[in-house]
Amino acid sequence: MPTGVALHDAREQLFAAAERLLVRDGPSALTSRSITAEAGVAKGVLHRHFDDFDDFVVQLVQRRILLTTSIGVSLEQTAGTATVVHNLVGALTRIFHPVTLALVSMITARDGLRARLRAVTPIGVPILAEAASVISSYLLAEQFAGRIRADADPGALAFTIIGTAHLLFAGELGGLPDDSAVEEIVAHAIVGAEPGVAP
Amino acid sequence: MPTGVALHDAREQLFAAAERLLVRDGPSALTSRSITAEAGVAKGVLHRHFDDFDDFVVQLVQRRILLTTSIGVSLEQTAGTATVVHNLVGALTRIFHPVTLALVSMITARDGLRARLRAVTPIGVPILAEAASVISSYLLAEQFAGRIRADADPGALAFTIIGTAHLLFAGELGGLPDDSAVEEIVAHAIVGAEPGVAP
Amino acid sequence: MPTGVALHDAREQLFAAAERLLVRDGPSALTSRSITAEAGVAKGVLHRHFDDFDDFVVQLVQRRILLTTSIGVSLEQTAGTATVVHNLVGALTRIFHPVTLALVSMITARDGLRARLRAVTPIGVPILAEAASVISSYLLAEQFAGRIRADADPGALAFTIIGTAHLLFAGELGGLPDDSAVEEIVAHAIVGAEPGVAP
Amino acid sequence: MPTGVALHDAREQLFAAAERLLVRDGPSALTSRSITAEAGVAKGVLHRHFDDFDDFVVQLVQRRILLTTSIGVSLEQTAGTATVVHNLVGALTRIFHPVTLALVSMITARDGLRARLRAVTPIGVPILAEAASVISSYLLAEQFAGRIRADADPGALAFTIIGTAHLLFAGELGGLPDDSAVEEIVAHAIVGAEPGVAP
DNA sequence: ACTGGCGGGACACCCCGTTCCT
DNA sequence: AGGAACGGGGTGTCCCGCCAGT
Repeated sequence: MPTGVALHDAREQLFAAAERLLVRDGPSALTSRSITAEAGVAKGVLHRHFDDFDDFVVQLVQRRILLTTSIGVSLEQTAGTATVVHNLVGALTRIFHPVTLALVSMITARDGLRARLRAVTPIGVPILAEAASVISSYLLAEQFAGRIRADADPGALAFTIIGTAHLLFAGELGGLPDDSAVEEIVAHAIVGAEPGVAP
Repeated sequence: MPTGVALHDAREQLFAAAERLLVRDGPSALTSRSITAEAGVAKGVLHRHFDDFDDFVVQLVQRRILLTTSIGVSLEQTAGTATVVHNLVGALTRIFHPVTLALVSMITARDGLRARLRAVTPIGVPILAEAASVISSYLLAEQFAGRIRADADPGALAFTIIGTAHLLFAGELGGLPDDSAVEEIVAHAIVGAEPGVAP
Repeated sequence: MPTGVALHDAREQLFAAAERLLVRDGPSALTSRSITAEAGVAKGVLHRHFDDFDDFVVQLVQRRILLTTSIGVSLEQTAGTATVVHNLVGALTRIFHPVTLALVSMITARDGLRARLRAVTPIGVPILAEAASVISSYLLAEQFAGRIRADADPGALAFTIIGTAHLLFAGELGGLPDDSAVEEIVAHAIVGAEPGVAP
Repeated sequence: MPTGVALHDAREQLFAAAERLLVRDGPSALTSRSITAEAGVAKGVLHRHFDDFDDFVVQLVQRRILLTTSIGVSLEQTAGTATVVHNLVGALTRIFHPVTLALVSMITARDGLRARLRAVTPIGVPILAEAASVISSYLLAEQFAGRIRADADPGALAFTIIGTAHLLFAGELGGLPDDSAVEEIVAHAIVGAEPGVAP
């Protein structure tokens, strides 16, 4: 029964399987066994490619952080186009993917994970901290473009947006909130930072 | 946790023990065994007083919700006194007790808990939803008092404040953020809702 | 399904189950799981009563050593009765029970076991060394009784008997050798030590 | 093991590696992986040259049996020279090489091996049975030479010697017993079979 | 009513013999 | 030939729910 064939991308297969599990069955269903079973590979594959189960999860989180920053790159390229709210809603919807929510939940629930992630995210909640950074950069770009007031604080604004959006997305059990709901909280958050509004 | 009421009851002893564990060892350390051990009672006691371990946690959460609303009552009584920011900072610091953070983390990580809590908190994240409601009521009171602009949206504002504050408090691994940091995010959130700021 | 009833002799049940397994399925079938399954108890019972799986086996061996010495006591009481050969054959048949053979095999095959047993049997093969000691004591008693020549060496004689008998018993795959075969090797071993045979 | 023949062959390399492992790390360290690693070849090599891992071990045992019989040939050539005890001590020391002890231990511990070896050694413990046969032949030769009494039973004597020697050698954990100890047990075993000793 | 052992399941980690693609 | 993967098994550990004794 052994195939003998080397999985040319064992790591990717395991990551993809883990994300499917997180979306389908939630964070508590993520075990080394369920992952390898979902990936259709042998149990030992995970331990051959990762030091530890926690190591796997840490790298899954890091992958998510990379994806988050890549969303940030796309977002930044939209600076000056469409509307700020529209751009933010799009980015937030991609950032707060169910996988992100599940991972954030795991991180805050399991002590060991948090400790290991201190190395990559020293302060703040992993993924969310990077998401805030990404939003902040975008808002700075919009500030240069004149679509955000010069006296606004992009960092504080981003922090507010991420915190509020996380609360919104985490409030939905299974699915995603309506775009209109996201739009509403984003609009509310930046209302004071828009140029039209004089102090 | 500081209820002031004498722990004459086994239930109270278990609740107190659970909260001590959450603060000391984090959410992953909360098991039926660790609780009864911490309380110094036999394992069976928990199951005599609660249907289930999840039932125990649900009631622990409900207790926290009650405490949150009682903080809301105190907060509402401060409407019109001191400053809005000061009052909010005090309330948030009490609301986002480490126990709250740990419980929220458990709720979002464990599917079963979330499902059972739908009965008491149909929408939003349990505890946080109630906290937002509490803040909203307070802001409404301040609106009546004229310290929040009439055209502000207390509900949206409260949602933003809770989301942002949660992100801030959850970002601290062990301890609590500085009061100044809390003040900063609160001040930033309500800056557009203060009467002095003309549109 | 839990009975709740405390196994009043959990250790004995586990020992008995292990010996049944050794006899029925051989040394390689002795795992912590198979033992608890055979005993009809929960997996945790073994680890509640023994530090380790190896600890369990060590104690199983020690039990066998105790049984061996108790056979020695019975044997010694037969000194002067029946015939020396008959008495020895009876004792050897009881000493070289399939369980003994399986345990000796395990001890010599698994390094860890041997190391732990150094504490109880510093020199020689555990169980077999004690068996030789037992036989030696008996022969000494017979020497006093005049049924073994005064110039015979009981220790060397016992060592020869145990070594030869072990080879005989271990040579039988499943069952036991005929009594006549045992008698033959015993008779041959002590032929030079009998009083009738002048040097 | 010291065959003197060049290890030009993969089979020989594997056999040599296995014997090194048996001597260095004991029977429990003999796995297909450790062997190929020790030999510095790929894991597949073993299965290319042997049906099965057990097949490999069986052939290793057969090799040992061959070596034992070749020791017998040398021994038989010493009949009539030096002393019987001296000749036997030399042969036994070569026969009970650590590799032999480890293999005998494996055979008695692993059911499958024993079954397969029934084909080559129908009765008795493999290797030891052949060793007894070898000693028996030698004693028969000495009987012809008049150095063993005519009424002695070479087969029974050989059986006793092998059993006793095995017990002696197996009792040493790592190393070998002193030559004097071997001499002692051999001398004791044949004392009654020497011509000088009249019945 | 409390106590503490038990049942049963799951989990991470590890090792083994084996197969077979590169 | 080399080495990754496979399927199975084993150990130690944990957890929850239960319940016979005390």
